[in-house]
Amino acid sequence: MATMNDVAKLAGVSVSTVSYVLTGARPISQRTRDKVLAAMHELDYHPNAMARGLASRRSTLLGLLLPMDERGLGATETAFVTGAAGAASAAGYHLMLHPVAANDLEALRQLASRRLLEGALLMEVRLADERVQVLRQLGVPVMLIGRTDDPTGLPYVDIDFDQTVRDAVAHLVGLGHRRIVYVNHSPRSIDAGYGPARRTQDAFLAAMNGHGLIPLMIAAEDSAAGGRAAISTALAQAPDLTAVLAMNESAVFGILGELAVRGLRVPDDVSVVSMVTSPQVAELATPALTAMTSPGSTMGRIAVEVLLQALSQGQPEIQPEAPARPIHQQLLPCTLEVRGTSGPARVEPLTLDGRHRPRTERGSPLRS
Amino acid sequence: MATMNDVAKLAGVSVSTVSYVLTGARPISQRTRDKVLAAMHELDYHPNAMARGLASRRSTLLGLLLPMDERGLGATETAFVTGAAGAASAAGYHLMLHPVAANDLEALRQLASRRLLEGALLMEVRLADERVQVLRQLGVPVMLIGRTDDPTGLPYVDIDFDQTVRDAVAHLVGLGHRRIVYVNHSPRSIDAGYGPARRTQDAFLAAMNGHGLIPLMIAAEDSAAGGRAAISTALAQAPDLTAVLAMNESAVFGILGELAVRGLRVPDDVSVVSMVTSPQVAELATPALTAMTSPGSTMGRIAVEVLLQALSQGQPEIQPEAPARPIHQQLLPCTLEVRGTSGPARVEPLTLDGRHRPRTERGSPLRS
DNA sequence: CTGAAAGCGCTAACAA
DNA sequence: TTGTTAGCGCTTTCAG
Repeated sequence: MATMNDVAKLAGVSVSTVSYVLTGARPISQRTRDKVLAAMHELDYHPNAMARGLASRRSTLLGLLLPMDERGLGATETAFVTGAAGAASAAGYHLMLHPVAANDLEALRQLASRRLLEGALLMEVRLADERVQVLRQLGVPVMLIGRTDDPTGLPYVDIDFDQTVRDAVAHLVGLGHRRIVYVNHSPRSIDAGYGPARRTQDAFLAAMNGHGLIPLMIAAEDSAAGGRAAISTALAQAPDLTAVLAMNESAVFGILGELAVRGLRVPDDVSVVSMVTSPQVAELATPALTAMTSPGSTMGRIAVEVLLQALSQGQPEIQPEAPARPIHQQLLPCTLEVRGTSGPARVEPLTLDGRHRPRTERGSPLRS
Repeated sequence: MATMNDVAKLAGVSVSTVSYVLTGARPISQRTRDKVLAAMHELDYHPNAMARGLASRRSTLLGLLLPMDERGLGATETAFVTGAAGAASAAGYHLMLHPVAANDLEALRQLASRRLLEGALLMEVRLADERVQVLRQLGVPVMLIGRTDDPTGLPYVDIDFDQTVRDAVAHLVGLGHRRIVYVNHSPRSIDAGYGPARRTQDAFLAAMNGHGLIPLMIAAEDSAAGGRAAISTALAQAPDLTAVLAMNESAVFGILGELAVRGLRVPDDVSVVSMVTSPQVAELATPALTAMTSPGSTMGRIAVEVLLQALSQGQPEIQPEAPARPIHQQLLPCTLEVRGTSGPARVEPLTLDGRHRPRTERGSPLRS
């Protein structure tokens, strides 16, 4: 592999000139630049990232701190990751995947102390998240995906749960629904300080109150079985319910399944709206899910751009009286996409056991 | 940040001694080691990854080359990624995400030439994949996830599609199914040299022939709509079909949906087996999908371990007559998990239009 | 078992 | 506009 020295020699200039041609950190005459570029081309020169990193203290590496806790990556998280990776690539940066348990602060400290990563993206931020302090203390700029309880002074991008819930509830209320049950994440998640669970819960209460309606909430395990159990409970508690709003991508499918088993039609008998859901997943259901589409990929892109922004103005101590751009804190709402699982509220009551007349219009009983 | 020099000074030894304590590359007396460790602890010393990388030419960075082409990451790919990241972490390595289009060789060359990555994992390997040559040429060890047409001399880990298809078909045949349709990926995928599509196709033909059965195959778009279209076509072409074997996680849900809409019961009227599917996804369906469970996370782990293996014996030119471990080529079958969508073949024919008697046993027509 | 010292390939003062 | 040069922090011969 040719080094910068080789290039300098061949071009008849000094190494610093070659370096400056590459970094653009100082003006180079066209003539010189051409010579250098020609030499680089001839030698098939490529800068050595490690050497550059050591000398400049910039690794062009961003750490993506994954939770790796329980529910693995869902479609939304995956979209986030690919969005972030794409944005990093576009900026000449690279994304490193770090499966670090949220409570393994020591591993995180190790990682950050190696000076490998210039900045870090924290996924699955919890309301009280110690990782933030650890990284800050080590001088690693962070960007939160989600936010802590009190995110003062911390840059973040998160889903606007308030807005999202409000829009979802408004959609249902607009369709005439009055009795709406909210199926949330598990009690365990809520207790663990899982922001989305807590925030949507509060938002749901507020939204329902705003409409003068009585909120009903049920915590479900993050699984199809959890969804089935939740809807069963819901029907028992509120036989008059006409709509379900569900966080928790996995549970939704259980809800749909259980409704079908009980002979309840969606959306004729019960409407279902899924929160924070990717279109791909929404399309898997039949009919396709009316859902609040999560801005996964967009959030990933924004997160990286903001972090790079911060890095670029953190490093060079140019302009002592720099206008110190305000900390970036942004909420993105999920957008309602009406598909096949939401419709006008039914007016007739269901039978007592939560079952209902099956559809008989389709197919014909021709089997022998 | 304390440097190795600081540690050496405090411990009263030379920097090389400190280095050797860290790397273990040469024996150090217990006394000296203790002094050094104490000093490191006192100074809260952490080695600088860039400096180490520059000096040793080992970055502890592995590149994960994602396709980023069309269908984003599915559950199986995601499991693979997290499995790989976990294995890398465990070995003190890091995984870098590189969204490089499979045909953007120039970008790949750039990336590999920077000497940032020690090795690369190629995902979504195509039957003819130029990325392999590019990387080899640049001296970057590769590990394939999937395999090219002729993988001679290339280390890989891939799904054993032959075995998987054989097992799936055997399961269905064992249940009495004779008329089985295989719903594959899109014609576009097949033409593009997408290995899984081609290999399962061949395997299906062979398996059906082996049972003396007539194979029927349909290419479907990777979406629920594609699945719906495929099953419609299938029912038109073969009204006597009793089972569907489906590649293509998205299409499966369309198939199930369309069957339900037509009043066909699963598995009573038609059995459905999903190929290369993650348990999480299988559980979303109601009833849960009988599926060939993909070894996503395991493959990820193996891929990393094999690559690290190769790195460790590629670098040190110790033992000139090293036994040159054979190239690692491994196929992992998906394992059958029988859930709710497969059952004994029905004996009565369906109606001509592919519809069937709906279930009337459930629920009761109590609605006014 | 340990030390001294020469780099690894590049950046960024400092100097001209 | 360009060159000189001192590191960046660590690994790894080469000596002892």
